[in-house]
Amino acid sequence: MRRVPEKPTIDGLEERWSRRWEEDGTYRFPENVSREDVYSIDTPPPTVSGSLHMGTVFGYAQADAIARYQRMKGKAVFYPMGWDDNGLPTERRVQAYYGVTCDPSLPYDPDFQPPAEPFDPPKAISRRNFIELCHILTAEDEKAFEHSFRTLGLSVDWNHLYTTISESTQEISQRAFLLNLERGEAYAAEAPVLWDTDFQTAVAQAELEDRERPGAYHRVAFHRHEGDPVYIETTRPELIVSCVALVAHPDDGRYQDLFGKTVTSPIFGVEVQVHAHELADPEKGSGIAMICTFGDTTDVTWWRELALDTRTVIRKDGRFQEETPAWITTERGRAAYAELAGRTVSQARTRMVELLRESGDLDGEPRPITHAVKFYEKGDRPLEIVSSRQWYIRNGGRDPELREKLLELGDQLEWVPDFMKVRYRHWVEGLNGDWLISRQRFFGVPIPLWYRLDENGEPDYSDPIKPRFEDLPVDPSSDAPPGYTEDQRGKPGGFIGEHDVFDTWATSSLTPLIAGKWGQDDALFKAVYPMDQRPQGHEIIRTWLFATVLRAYHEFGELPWKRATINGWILDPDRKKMSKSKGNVITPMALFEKYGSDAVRYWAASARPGVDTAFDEGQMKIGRRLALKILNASRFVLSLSDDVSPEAITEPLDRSMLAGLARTVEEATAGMEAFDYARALDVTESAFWEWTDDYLELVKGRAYGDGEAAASARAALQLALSVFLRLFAPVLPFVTEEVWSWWQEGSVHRAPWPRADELTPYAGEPEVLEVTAEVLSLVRKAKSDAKVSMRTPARRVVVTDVPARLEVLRLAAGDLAEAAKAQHLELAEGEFAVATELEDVG
RNA sequence: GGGCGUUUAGCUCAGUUGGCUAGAGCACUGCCCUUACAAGGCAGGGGUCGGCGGUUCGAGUCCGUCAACGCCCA
Repeated sequence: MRRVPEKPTIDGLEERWSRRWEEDGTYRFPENVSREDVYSIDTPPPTVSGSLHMGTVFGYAQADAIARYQRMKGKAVFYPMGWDDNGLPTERRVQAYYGVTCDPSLPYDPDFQPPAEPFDPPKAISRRNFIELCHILTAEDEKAFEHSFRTLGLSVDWNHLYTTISESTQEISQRAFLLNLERGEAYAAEAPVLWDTDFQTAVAQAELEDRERPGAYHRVAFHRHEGDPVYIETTRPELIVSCVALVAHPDDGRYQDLFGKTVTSPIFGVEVQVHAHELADPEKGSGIAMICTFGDTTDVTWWRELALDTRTVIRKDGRFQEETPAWITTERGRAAYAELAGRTVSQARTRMVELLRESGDLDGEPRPITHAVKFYEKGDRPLEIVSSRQWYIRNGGRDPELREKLLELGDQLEWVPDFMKVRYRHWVEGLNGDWLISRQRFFGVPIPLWYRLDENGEPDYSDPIKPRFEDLPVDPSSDAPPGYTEDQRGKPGGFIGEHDVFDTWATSSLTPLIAGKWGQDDALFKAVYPMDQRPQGHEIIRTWLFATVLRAYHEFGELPWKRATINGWILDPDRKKMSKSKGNVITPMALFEKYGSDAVRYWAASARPGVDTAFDEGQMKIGRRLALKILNASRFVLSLSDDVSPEAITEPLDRSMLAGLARTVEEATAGMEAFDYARALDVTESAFWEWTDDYLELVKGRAYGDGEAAASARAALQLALSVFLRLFAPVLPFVTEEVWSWWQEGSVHRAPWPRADELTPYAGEPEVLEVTAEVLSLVRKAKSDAKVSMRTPARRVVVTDVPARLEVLRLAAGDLAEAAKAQHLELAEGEFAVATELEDVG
């Protein structure tokens, strides 16, 4: 039964259809399907802290178009959604939102209530209270995110929603780690690590960011036992106290006599040896450098390779330790250190420069420079390097064989677009250490280990106690290990729990396993893993993509997916990366309301895969107009009559139109098969626009009439509409579903993707429509030039052309005359021209 | 410093393996309230395809080189 609204609108479709899809289970992943009938997608779990970003909408809309295409191709699409809620972003948001800080030394307060207004100044609360706040706030954020994604029209199966802090995720994360540990892929080591003194946590290589910062070279004298001082140049004079050696290039003629000798540091008078090492750059400064523990990553290399002492004074909070280090033996040195104790790095630097100036050890004035300084990507202060015990997963950074294997896997992966592959390769080739996965944070998956305490209460880190797999997930800070009871915690002969948590990436690197319920639902896992597609942004190839490949390789020895589809960035209109700090960020929900979700999706799907794209509301306006056009054209077609069989399609013009449409279907399909939703949309859109401008205008008069000719037009219009709606469905799910519901059973999103052979039995010669439309266009031009209405009758239209084209034109002469409002249409041989004689005006 | 990408109309972008007089939409101009659509339709003006050099009968497309912009990595 046909049900065409009188005044159709695209407003409110999101609300209505997202509810219907949920009720009808339109996107539900079926049970008991076999792997070959499945198309599985490893959806990126967005960080749920604050509001949804336009960049997120962009990537997800593109991935959704592919998911919908695969579904229409008959696949059972496994399209889960996840929320990445554990980790630092949530902690930061909770701190700001409630005005709290976490102090693990405080006891749990069962009566603590989340404040209505943030505490000012911030209130310190226990770890457990803090984690509770994290759960409360993420639950709220997740509700808002789900609503946004539903409004966007993502065809995910919300029954397969996961979060990265849930029990079942923790179970998988801990189990995977314990298996890594058993196989020797995970290990703990005491080593220098990059450390953020504000967040007080270790940071991995993938989270580093170089930032240009002003600094200054200070030329500082170290003293020989006899002879002139030797000058080093340093940007970090405050670290002279941590100096363990000097180093110059082995070929540097200036320092040959110094190698192997010792010099004393200024102010502190500590003796340090001069070494030769090829990493010392003769061009840089004076060519001889001081090695400190630790000023930068090169110091770490020297320290390791030259087997130097460790003389660390900077605490994990970024301040100089209070106690005077034992290696300073002179009275003057000890007095000087007292001036630095307790100070921050930058305060100590200032004081140290004053001391050097007073003692005459500073040669000349500091020379200002700009240099790259390492920061944690989320941090505000330069990273320090501290020595600490951390957990690592082997990632090929120090194992050429593993690295080679991972490079191979990168080559096996199908990359869309292809050039993204090199980013993976370069990252893997550039790895210089194993993956640091432990974080000294609170809201994360706990590392599931305990350590025995000896009779003196000293922990034995060499042989951690592991939980039983059936007990997972565990929290070692509140659960006792197997064979122990809680009252033995912290007691000699008892145990302590590991207090670190996993970095977020250590858990989210398992998303294909988490979504597929690895070890929790074998039938599901078998049906979906390895997955077909990983859609994601290119900025996280080095983190998420690489880490997922790594974990899958460790666990199964193969790739976690067939292909990765990489989407581009959203850029500001001025082509800068869109950022929240600019303050001009428009929220997706506001755009959904203003233009409609289909229009926002249209904008996203207009951008080619992997290409950075300017944020452009103009594109959304066009999308909105397209959606409206679909609605109106559909109303016209469907208000003509009830269903007419395609067998009624006899008129050459109608058959010609279908021939062109068959070609459109082929091109759109080719685009989709290449994961190029943008090309598919482009060919569909231009074909649709021509269809309405030319074909609809040409057959309108005939279709309103009666008889076989009218039936042919109506049948052709309906068939074409059905095809267009299905071609548009992946990008414009709401308007296509709305129109589909006027005359079809079921959802357009479960309808079969159109095939050219639906049309070819009724298709004729493409030239008929092409030539006729060309002539019609020229008649319109004549009327436009004469500044008269298109409805103005033409007394005579004379088309001259070659015989073959006249032959073709004759087949649609009636439609042409009617659309042109031509009283006489004459066809004559000659050079192509269209002469239009209009009625006399007045 | 290395890598990747981008550079086509005022703006946002197409242009598939080299083959038309280089396209679309927005914006702009003119016309039209035509019973699918005025938050519309029709028509029109507008480009030495970043610069230079090369291959070729022929280059927006291939090669070299330079430049600008963006991102990633040192």
